[in-house]
Amino acid sequence: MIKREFFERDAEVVARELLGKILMRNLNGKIMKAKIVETEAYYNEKDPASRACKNGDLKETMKMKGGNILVYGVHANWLMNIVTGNEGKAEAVLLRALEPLNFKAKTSGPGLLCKALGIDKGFHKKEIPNDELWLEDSKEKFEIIAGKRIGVKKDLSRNLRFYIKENKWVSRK
DNA sequence: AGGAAGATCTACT
DNA sequence: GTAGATCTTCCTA
Repeated sequence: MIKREFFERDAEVVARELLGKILMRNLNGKIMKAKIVETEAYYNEKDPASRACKNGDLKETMKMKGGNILVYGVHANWLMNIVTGNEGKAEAVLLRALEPLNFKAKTSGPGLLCKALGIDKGFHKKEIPNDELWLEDSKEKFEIIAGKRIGVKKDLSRNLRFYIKENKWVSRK
């Protein structure tokens, strides 16, 4: 089981290391397992993307200590993030795509994976790990590709999207 | 109270 | 490839 302290580091580092990890979800007594195959890093300071850099609850949540779950609602979808860095840092990592291991569902997109795992606003501001959601380590080796973030209107000139090479569940090539 | 924007998805061509 | 639906949150009056 991955401890909360795992997330108390730079968002980009956490985003890279999250790839290949196994996301565990206890949904009504059934354990769902899914491998993380795509992530994006978000920085509040100087990050023009999204309303997370504006005032409000999202900004406050991103400033919390690493390991808190942040659920962002947009376009009729819930997107799941995990806050990274120490308290006051305002960073987070978005989970963009998973590979289902012991169930069948579409998880090749940030909105889809939340729907598949039953993630909604109820997880907002919860710590990970918790009773219903946690992460397990993996020894698998693979190649990581870095690229520009998807769907963002004003992106930074940095590669903050990471995904596993040649994985069919990645949301976009 | 109302409006607009937004890190999306689906369906159709 | 593009258009349209969809809904939460934040901003303004």
